[in-house]
Amino acid sequence: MKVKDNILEIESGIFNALAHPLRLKILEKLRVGPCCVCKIIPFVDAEQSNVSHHLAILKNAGVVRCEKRGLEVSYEVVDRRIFEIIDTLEECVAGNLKKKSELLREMARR
Amino acid sequence: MKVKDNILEIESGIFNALAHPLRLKILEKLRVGPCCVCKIIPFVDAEQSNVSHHLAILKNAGVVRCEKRGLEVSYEVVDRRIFEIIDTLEECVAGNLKKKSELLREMARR
DNA sequence: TGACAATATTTAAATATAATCATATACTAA
DNA sequence: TTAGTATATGATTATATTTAAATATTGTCA
Repeated sequence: MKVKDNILEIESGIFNALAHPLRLKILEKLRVGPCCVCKIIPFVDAEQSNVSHHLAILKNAGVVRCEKRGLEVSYEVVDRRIFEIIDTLEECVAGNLKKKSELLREMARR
Repeated sequence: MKVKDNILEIESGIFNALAHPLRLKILEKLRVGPCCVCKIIPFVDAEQSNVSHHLAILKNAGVVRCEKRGLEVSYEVVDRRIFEIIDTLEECVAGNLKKKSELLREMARR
């Protein structure tokens, strides 16, 4: 079971990298394609050093990679399936919220 | 942007619930169907109180729900799409590891 | 009722994470 | 070479998470 456990470690590490609103927002920006840090910062509206820290977390988890171009650094997603993951979760959330709100409406009607 | 930000909060919360090897292992056990805590504990091989804690985290995130049946409590996954998410991530990890190992072999050959 | 079994909760200690500020690096252009 | 710009890193503080041990809760059965 050792190998399987190692995989669980790696997987949970990646989920951990996704487990922050700011990092999800960064990925949202990277969805359309590679993007320079200088454009990510205003998009997510956070401190430069904070954004840099979160980018490092995504990079260490292997979710994004970066490339220097002169002064600027461009980040991009390593594997676009990460967006499938995010989108599926979003569907789940939307579905469950919908179910819950219907339930609440149902209860309110009585 | 407020609504979108709220969704990011909820989503990152769920990713956070998935961001622990023990919790992924618990979900692995729940993949085949509802399962009693007393069977989860030996499967994941951890302290009872620890397992209980992690089950509570999964429950608070809305990933699992539980039902009491006498002394025992049975847990099950709320939305099976959670397994799509885990499986897609597993493919990514496997793919990237494969790519990396090929790269290493390539480098070693020279 | 009382003893036991399954699970949850509380607590404390160790560790990890997040945000911010200050500083460092790496590159560019004058 | 110096000044300036984009980004990264390090240190610090506040907060959250993990684990384990002890205890509480809830249901069962003799």
